[in-house]
Amino acid sequence: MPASAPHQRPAPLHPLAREFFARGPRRVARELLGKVLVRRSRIPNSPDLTARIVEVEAYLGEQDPAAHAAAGNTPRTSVLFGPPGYAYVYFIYGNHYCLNVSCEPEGRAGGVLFRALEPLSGLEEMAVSRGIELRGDKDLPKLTSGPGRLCEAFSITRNRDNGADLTSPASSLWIGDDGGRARGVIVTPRIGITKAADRSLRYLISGNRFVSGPKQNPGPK
DNA sequence: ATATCGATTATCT
DNA sequence: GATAATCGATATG
Repeated sequence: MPASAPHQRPAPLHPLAREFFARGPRRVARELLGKVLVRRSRIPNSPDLTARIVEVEAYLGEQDPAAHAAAGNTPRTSVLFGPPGYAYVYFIYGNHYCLNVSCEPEGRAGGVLFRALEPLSGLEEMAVSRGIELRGDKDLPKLTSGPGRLCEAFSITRNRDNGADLTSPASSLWIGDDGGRARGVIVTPRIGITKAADRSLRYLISGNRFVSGPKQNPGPK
């Protein structure tokens, strides 16, 4: 992926239609790659936090044993069963939040988990939220590579963001399209699950340095 | 009221 | 590569 050219203004972002999300999670996951997650800064007059989506996973709904929706429509999972395009945020391992967007028409569960982003703007605020210091390019993936990390960088919590409308720029959290097309998309098994671990439902941009997990081509030994 | 289980990360060796 | 940390949601009694 080419780095953004200096002195070039970013293309304008326009929101995604709710219909975009009213489809199967696999289709939504694949097409979400290259889109931009936007967070309005909590600091007045500060620029938005933005980052390009480079890795996601599809969770299929009640018939998918690895999906939270497999437990049925409970208070925790109700957003997944509601209308498409809304944030499902949950807390995991006592430490971390994870962000999903609801898919499928209302009544059917299904979602896409955000696993990694390539930061575009507001990097300093992200670093503060993550509690790290940026000393060079090598530190950038620590910002948003991983589902828990990206939530911390964007200050995403269940209280603040569960149920937020991700199709509306009026939300403090939403998804924009700048016309960028994701190239080199590959599919692998999902990460960190024990059930249905063989299904290939993880979508990522091949070779992107912000993708989470071990590098795919570490080079010859 | 209590026990179990993670859609993870940081920090070791 | 292995593992400790950590706690909310859920199931069960």
